[in-house]
Amino acid sequence: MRESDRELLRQVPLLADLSEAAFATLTRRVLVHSLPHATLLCRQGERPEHLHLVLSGQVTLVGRSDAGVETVVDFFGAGDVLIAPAVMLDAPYLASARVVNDARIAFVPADDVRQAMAALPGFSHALAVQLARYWRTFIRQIKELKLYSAPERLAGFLVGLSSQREGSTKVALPEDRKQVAARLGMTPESLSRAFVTLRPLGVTGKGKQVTIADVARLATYCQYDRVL
Amino acid sequence: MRESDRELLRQVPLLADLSEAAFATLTRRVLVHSLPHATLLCRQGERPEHLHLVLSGQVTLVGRSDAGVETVVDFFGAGDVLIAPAVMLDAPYLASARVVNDARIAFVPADDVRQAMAALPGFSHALAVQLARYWRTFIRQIKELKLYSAPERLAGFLVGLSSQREGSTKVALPEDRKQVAARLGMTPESLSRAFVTLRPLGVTGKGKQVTIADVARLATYCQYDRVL
DNA sequence: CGGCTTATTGACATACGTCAACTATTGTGG
DNA sequence: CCACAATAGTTGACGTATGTCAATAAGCCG
Repeated sequence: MRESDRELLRQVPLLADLSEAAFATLTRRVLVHSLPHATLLCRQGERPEHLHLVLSGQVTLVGRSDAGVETVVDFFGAGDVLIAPAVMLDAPYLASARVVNDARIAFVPADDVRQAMAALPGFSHALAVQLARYWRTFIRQIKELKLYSAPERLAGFLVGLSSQREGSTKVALPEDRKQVAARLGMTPESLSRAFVTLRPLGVTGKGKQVTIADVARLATYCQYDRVL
Repeated sequence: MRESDRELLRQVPLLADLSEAAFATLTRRVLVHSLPHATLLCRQGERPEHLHLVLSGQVTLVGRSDAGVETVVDFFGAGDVLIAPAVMLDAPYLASARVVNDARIAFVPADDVRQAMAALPGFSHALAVQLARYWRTFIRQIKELKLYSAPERLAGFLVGLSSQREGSTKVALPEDRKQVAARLGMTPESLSRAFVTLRPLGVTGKGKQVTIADVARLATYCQYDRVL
């Protein structure tokens, strides 16, 4: 493993608070790969062999129905743990993970993860905290899908993308519009129309770059307070 | 605390594997209450003061939009940990919890939970495992909402309610049809129509009792394999 | 047996999906 | 660097699943 990768690994929230010894134990057999666009990291239905940690780049979590229709469950980026539960429980993946922007991914053998859970208290703790965070993002998404219209979901997504809560910003969509549409539970066409709906609210966009004239206004429109 | 409650507590998966000492530390200040129908255990937006463990009865997790529209995120029953992430992260609840069938609920002070996370390795471990399970149920629900029609979601829900995978069964809805409709992301009217749609597939119901003539057929209809 | 809530049914509205045409954008080989 | 194909995004016309509103029917309880 490269020294630069070791540093990146150390910054992954899941591992950041581990003792040097615990870190060493857990990462003993880690492999780090640079993977190109569209690489499949894991496949829905299969059993996990590694825990994947995203060091850089973007990964999409894709769920598919048996009819073959696909949707994006969520996007993951640097510092994210990919599908910990499947590894922890040694259960089949409920979704596939696909690299979108060339990414560096650390592969931790599943056995090492499960052993670390039993043996390294700090690791279980960190894992629990991470999962708690993901829990909350999923609750938000479930509420969004059930309670908000397509344009409102888009607005909420855009506000979430921005670090600011007022003024004007530019944000970059994490993926092409087809994927974003899937993440928001709609078709690309509906996403286009949702953008048109938000234009009067000061949302303009070209490709992945979106400009928000007034974040606060957008947040009001979609009742963004609900988050956090 | 009653002796019977101690036994129930011991069977909650979150606590089942703890050492006697760890269990004693964590439950030192536990209070157990019997709570009637409609009691609010926690309110969306508020900060958690207790971790709630369901010893018996049923609890509904209710999310609301700022417009005041409510939806059911999920149902919880005996053995479930209510909203651990909010307590763990000391973050505001993203949903409210409401008792539906008179329930016995254990209240663990939030401070004790956070202390136990830091001090009791076994507890963090158990917490991580529990959260991993919930993670999966939410992934399933997100996929269902995005990929399946209303009748398909109902079918999947019914199959999940049954412990069998073939033959005929009777299942009991966890709550009245309005709540079930919300859980499935639809209106009560649509739920009624979804039941009508499933009638040719051998689903008949009266109130909370639903009879499934052929679970396997229903599972095929909604591609139930996806689960676990 | 009324009066209450809860579930169903019907008529209608609408948000969103689908399909197809058209327009940008991106990438590639000459 | 341009031409061109290939891909991605937008727009329009239309269909449909689901929501909405109102009326009816079915449980439930005093």
